[in-house]
This record gives sequence, structure tokens and C-alpha cells, in this order.
Amino acid sequence: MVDPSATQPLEPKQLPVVLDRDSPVPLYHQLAQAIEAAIINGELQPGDRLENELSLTTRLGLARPTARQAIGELARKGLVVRKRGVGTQVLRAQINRETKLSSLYDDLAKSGRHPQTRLLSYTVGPPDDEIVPAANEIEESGEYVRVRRLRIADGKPLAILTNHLPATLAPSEDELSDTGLYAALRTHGIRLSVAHQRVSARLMSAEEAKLLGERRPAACLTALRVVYDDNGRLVEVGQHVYRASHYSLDVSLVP
Amino acid sequence: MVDPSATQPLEPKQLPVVLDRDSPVPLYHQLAQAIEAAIINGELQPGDRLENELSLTTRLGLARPTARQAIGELARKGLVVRKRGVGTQVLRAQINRETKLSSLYDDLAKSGRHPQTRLLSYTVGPPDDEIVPAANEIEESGEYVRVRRLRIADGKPLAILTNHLPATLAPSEDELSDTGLYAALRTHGIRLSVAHQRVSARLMSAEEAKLLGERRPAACLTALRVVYDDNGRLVEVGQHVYRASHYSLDVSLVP
DNA sequence: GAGTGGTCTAGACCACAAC
DNA sequence: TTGTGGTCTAGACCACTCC
Repeated sequence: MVDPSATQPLEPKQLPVVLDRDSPVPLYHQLAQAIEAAIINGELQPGDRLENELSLTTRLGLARPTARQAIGELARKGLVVRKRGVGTQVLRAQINRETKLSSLYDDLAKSGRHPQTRLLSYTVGPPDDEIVPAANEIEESGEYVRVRRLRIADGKPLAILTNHLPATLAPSEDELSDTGLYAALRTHGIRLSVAHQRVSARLMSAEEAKLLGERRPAACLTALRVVYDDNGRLVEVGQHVYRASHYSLDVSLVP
Repeated sequence: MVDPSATQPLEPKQLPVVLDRDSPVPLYHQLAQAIEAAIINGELQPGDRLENELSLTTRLGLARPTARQAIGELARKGLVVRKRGVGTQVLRAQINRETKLSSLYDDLAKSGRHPQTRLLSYTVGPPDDEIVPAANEIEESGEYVRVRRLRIADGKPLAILTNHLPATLAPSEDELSDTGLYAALRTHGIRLSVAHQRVSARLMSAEEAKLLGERRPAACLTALRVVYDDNGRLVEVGQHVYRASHYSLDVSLVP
């Protein structure tokens, strides 16, 4: 006997999750993506409670740590909040442009814009004074490639990217005009692991304003980025100057 | 029979970790902190291999998932890289001002500077047009408090902070001049869960330049921050204007 | 082949929140 | 008291890297 008018405000939805145990994709990630999809397409609304961990595990035939790992993934993304003694709730339906290690080129391409690159200069030589303040672990001895590029999106100049790379790792001039720097590095078998970025702002120089099509005085957003590969080797020091009137940086924070 | 001249280049150090099983601090976190401390104080150098997981677990009497959780914490911070079939290596000795959800006040206080606040205005009323672009989920009906403060560090003006809060949550004028906004919210039992920030730059207005002690033209770093509590309620919309010549924002990225 | 991290299971007890 | 997430154990098998 079911009374349809009975209040069931806290009845969590049982998502129709399908897991493929033969897939190389880990089960916890399959589950996390299934839940994330339900949040994004609105099946789970902000404020809704997730099915509890025990129910999930028995229903899907998983062990609890596996289910927890899935939910933990979502919690770190800020999509979901866990509260002991209460349950897990959906926080936001936000399509979360999350802080990740990607190139501006990739970002633009993914968001459907049309990135172009104009190579301004490509020089080889000893480490440049410009990069010293950023990286104190520079090998004084080695040769460095200094690349300066103008990044253009939808026909409008967007940023001036100056990158310094150890000559042994640096892609050729041709590779750089076709694709983004990080894509080029990836094809060289370099796996990036961590980057530190210092973001600030200043006035544009006359040259910068001219390249970016701004009238002085104009403000620019600056980023000093230091990137390491998975062996801890310094891969790149980048000084980026963004046209502040056309560019902003999204950052998500969790406590 | 031990030959001291034998090459043991890959012998990982066995850290003298002490775990307190009666502490309310989880074991995995105790272990993570012990390793992090060793990295920061130089006992573990960048490039050094960590003791492997199996050895850690048997030596410390832990289960493997516990040890993995500890190392995973460090990996997410970018302190350490795990490579299947190889081991776990220390990446950087970096004292990592990590991206977290804290107030500027807390940040300054922790870094040993002397933050002060000057309350510029405190008004109550319907939602301000200024905050609409940021948050489309504003309750049109409710009253909002609009607070404008000047943040000063070591006697130098550093930022103009404009915050909009639902009147039901907002701290009083007195609370705000004594402490940071987030600390005041915490004492009201509000637990923050996630924030989204959009960072850009522009030229300072005449009023901003005057408050911040800059000569125009001057650039400022701007942040539009939207903060939610652990129930998904909108807690705050903040528009921050930082003096670019005296402030930068550090962000760490992992793939 | 030996050693490493990556994934997963099947339980256990605890701390906290709501009723 | 009940239900929830938080922590932890003691294993297992697999995939990858290096020799």
C-alpha cells in the first residue's frame, strides 16, 4: 500500500548506474562519472541527497571503499558535500571549468574558439636573466630556447606568451606554430606533473599594447608559470601577458 | 656482511615516523604530515625515493590503503609523484602556499604580516546590481548587507574588498573591524564549502587609486568571488581590487 | 622475473547528527 | 536509537617498469 501523497522529501534517487567490469576504466571512476552526469543533466538537483554509501555498494555489488573513492572524487571537485551522520548532498550544477594543468591553446580549442599562434621570436642561448627570479634551480650551464608567441582567438589578439625551455626538450619552430606548447611536449614523451603559477597585473608596455591592440594606458594580467615533469625536471618557465579586457582566469577553491 | 662501498643509490630512507593511535588525528594524516615535514626540512630531497608502500605498512603496522591515503594526500598537493612499477619520488621542497579557501586576513596573519582593516561602508538593502553578473541565484526578495573595507598590511594599503552577504548571515560592523570576514562567519556556525573565483585585471578608478595610494594610471588585480556554505547556500559575493604592485596570487596546478 | 604502484574486496568499529 | 559518513584492517590480483 503506497500513498503517493506521503511526504518523501529525503528519499534519495537511485541512479541507473551501469558499470562495465571489463573496462580498463576503474570502477570508482565509472561511478563518479555516472553521478556527475546525473548532476550536470539535472537528474540530480542541487540540494538533493545522494543514495547512501551502503545502499550504493550493495545495489551495485561494490565494496565500500570503491564507492567512497567515487564520491570522494566528486567532493574534491566541489560538486558534492559529505556530512557525517547526514548524508551526501549535491552542491551545484556548475559546469566547473576547473583549475587544471592545460595550455591556453587547449582551453580555447575546447571552448569552441579558434586559437591561432603567431611566432614572434625563437632564439637559443644561455639562460636569460628574465627567468631567474622564477626558478632558482636553473642549470646555468645548459642552453635554453626562448620562444615568444602571440596567441590569437577568434581573430583578436589575446596574450603574449614568452616561454623558456631547456634546449634538449624544446619543440622546433614548426611544431609550435601548428599546435600548443604542451601538446608539442607531449609528443616528445614529456609528462607534466605540476605547475606553480604566480598571477598579478601591471600596465602594458608600449610594445605589448601594440601587439595586443590596446590603447595605452591599459592593464594586463600577468602569470609567471613554472612547470615540472614527472621526474621533477624543470620543463618550462613561462611569462604570460594577457589582455585583461578580453581574458580572465577561473579558479575554484575548496577548504 | 655488509659492504659499505656497495652502491645503494636507490635505497629509500626509512623515516622515523611516530604514530599516535590514540590521537583523534587520522593515522593517514599523521603519516602524511610526517613525510611532508621530512620534505620541508630537507631530510628528503627532491628526487629521493620514498620508502615503498609495502615496507611502510609492515614497518608501521598499517594496512596498505591507509598508507596509500597518506601518500595520495601528498601527491594531490604536488609534493610527490607516484609512478607505477617505479616508486614514489619527492618532487619539490616547495613551501607550497596552496590554493585554499581562506581569507586575505588569515593569509596575511599567517605569513607574519600585520593586517588591519578600515571599514569604508556598511549598508543594508535589496540586492545590488553590482553582484548580479556573478550570481544568478540571488534571492531577489531578501535583504543584503554590502560591506566595503580597505585592507592594510604593514601599514600599506593592499586591497579594497567589497562583499555582499544575505542580511541573515552577515556579521555586525564591530565584528568585521576586529577580524576577517571568514572568521566572523565561522563564529556564526557557517561552514564554507566551495568558492569560485574569476581573476582579471583593469585600470584603477580615481577613487581606488586614492584609497590604495597609487598614482594613475595604475593597474589592479581583480577577483570576483562567489562562496557557498555546506548546504549549498550562497554566503558571499565578493569583489576584490588588489594593488597589483604589492600583491600577487599563487596557484598550483596538477593535471 | 622481481618490484612497484593501481585497483578492489569484505568486512570492522567509531563519531556525529537527527529523531 | 538509528542511520550516516570517517577510518582502518588484511588480504587479493593486476599493470607497468626495469633488469
